[in-house]
Amino acid sequence: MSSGNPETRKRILDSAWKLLEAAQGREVRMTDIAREAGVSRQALYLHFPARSDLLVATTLHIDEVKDVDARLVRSRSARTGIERLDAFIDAWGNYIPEIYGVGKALMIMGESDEGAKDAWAGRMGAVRHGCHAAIDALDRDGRLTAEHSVERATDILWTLLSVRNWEHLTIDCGWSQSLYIEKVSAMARRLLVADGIDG
Amino acid sequence: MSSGNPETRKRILDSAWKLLEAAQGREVRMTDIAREAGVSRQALYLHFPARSDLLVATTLHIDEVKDVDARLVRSRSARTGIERLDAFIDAWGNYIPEIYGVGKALMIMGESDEGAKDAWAGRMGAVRHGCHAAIDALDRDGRLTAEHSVERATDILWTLLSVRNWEHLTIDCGWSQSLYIEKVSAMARRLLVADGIDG
DNA sequence: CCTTTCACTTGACACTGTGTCAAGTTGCGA
DNA sequence: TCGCAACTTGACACAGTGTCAAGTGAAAGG
Repeated sequence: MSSGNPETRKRILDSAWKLLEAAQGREVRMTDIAREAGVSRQALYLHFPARSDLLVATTLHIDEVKDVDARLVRSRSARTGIERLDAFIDAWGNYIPEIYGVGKALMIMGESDEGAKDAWAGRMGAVRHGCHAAIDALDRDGRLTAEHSVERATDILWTLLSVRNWEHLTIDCGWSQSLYIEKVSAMARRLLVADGIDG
Repeated sequence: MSSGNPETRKRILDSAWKLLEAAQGREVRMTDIAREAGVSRQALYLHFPARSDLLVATTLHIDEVKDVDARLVRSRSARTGIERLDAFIDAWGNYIPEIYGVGKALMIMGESDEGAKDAWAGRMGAVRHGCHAAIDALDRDGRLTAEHSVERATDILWTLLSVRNWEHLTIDCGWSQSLYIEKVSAMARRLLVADGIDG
């Protein structure tokens, strides 16, 4: 998977992270990352076979540093379905801005590169899994609206929580992050929870 | 805006349309469009200064051929706000698959080309305008939910009806076009219309 | 009949960014 | 002192966009 000095590897990942975050995923070239990391452009290819591999490794690096698992503990240990739904939206919704830069770069690459596309689809598949678990919990409590099947409800929550929707609401519509979380939570309840908005 | 024979121009636009629709916006080069139209690659640049201009012209060409205005008549002449909301979702929601190929190409280009980005943003601004009109109509009838202001409600409808969401629900989740329309209409009502789902 | 002009063709080329290749260089451990 | 691992250096292939200059062919007009 990777040859070379682990410290160099980490420097490359940190540089990619920094630049992609600053540029929100756009126009960050291999040359830029190499310069930022203080290594030659070719050193990048010694550590990562292709740009898409570097981007994927960067998302995993961020997951590790930001401890994504710890963020999901509250969601996984929720007692009720509604609690689980809220906790999941809070965890994932607040994680999106942290990985947006790298994610965006991967999304852009995915339009032309099959490897990048699959990698991003894999990450989003994990999010769908989280959505599914929340819907299942809701269903077990008998609080899932009768209007949708579990699969359809999962599709709806997954779509509501997509990075594209976060992008649209915060960047295109100008919503603050806290407004985003508040409104999206309310929308999820309205769309998915039977009878009303009580917790 | 364009020199040269209008018939050649039309042949280029039709070719671009055909290829972009078939490829769903991906990997259609200037060379491919030229070959399909039976002209030289350079002829394209005599008619359109850049690829983004050709893409924008193609969307406008489709609007003309598909008579987008006629599709919106039912929405504009609706008597009630709810009728207007339904008619707008029906009109726009069913128009998305028709422009998806070219729209996708423009969206992809917009990630790196400022001209393409602005052009697409302009088209989407028109959609937002339609959303705003529907929300206004709902508000005048006193049927807009108290939960959101007119602006926020417009943001929500605009996001719900985004091309990205259509893409996510139909392509990634596998929903049929009719299911998409049905579910999105129901979601819009649930999120935006006060007390229930009656028309 | 000759000339001009328009619409297009032909072929070459600059530019950007990714990825590859081959030949160094440097430092460290056996 | 040998040899290897990690990295550097510089050249190059490739794809796709966009530019440039010269050429062709047909039609319009003096």
